[in-house]
Amino acid sequence: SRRERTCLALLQQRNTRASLLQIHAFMLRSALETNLNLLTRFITACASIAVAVSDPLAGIHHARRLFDRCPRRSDTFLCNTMLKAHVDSRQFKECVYLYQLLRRDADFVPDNYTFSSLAKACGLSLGYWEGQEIHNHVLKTGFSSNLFASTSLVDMYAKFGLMSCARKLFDEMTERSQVSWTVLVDGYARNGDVDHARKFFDQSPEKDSASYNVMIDAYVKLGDMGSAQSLFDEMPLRNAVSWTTMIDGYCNKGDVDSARLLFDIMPEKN
RNA sequence: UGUAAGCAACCG
Repeated sequence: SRRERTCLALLQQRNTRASLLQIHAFMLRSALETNLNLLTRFITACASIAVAVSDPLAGIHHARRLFDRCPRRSDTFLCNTMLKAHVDSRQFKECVYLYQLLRRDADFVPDNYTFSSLAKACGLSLGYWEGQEIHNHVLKTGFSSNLFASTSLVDMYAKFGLMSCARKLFDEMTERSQVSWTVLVDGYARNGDVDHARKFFDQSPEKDSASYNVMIDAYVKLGDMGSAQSLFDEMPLRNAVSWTTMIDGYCNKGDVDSARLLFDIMPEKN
């Protein structure tokens, strides 16, 4: 409908808490509050607004109220959106708890999207037991061969510091992306094993800036600016993270001149 | 084209 298209256009914009309240009012007036297309986008918008100091959770609370009120709230896309909204708002426990509620709902069917957000929530909150449960559900539901589901499980175990579990899953993957390799490299680096980090970095079939940034940061954290600089020089495309990682490394070594030189010549500053 | 996984510092 025309009003639906208007809402879609409004939700594409960068919104504020105030503009979202207006859009919500417009949706109510137009009887569009249970339109699944609009509702998923609305919830995503709620989770991505700038947080206000007075009420940082206003957006996510608004999103969850709408979700709970929706008659078709067992819709898989809608549920996945709500789970991710909790993760984006750093409400990891709420994410896992919502999943546990949804499992009691016979109409809810989780998919590979569901499990990647859940694994992320467990990884970021170091929720080991919840993570085990999610891993079991991935196995039971047959999504362990999915690229996103398995990569997020590798990342989850890496964040737990369980590199042998991460590595086992990585080895069992039938398909790997740049993200899968980077997650493993970063895991080894953060757990103090630069040698394995470098080994898998070198074996990565393709490397993007995140692959390099992770390996550079591993050297930076060790104070090995020589190795960091070599990789920085050889990488084809440097982004703001690459430059900031190097600058931070030189600053921590007390080499402010090198840091300042990089700062001055970096093409885009954030 | 209604939904998903990786990297720095800053700020809290």
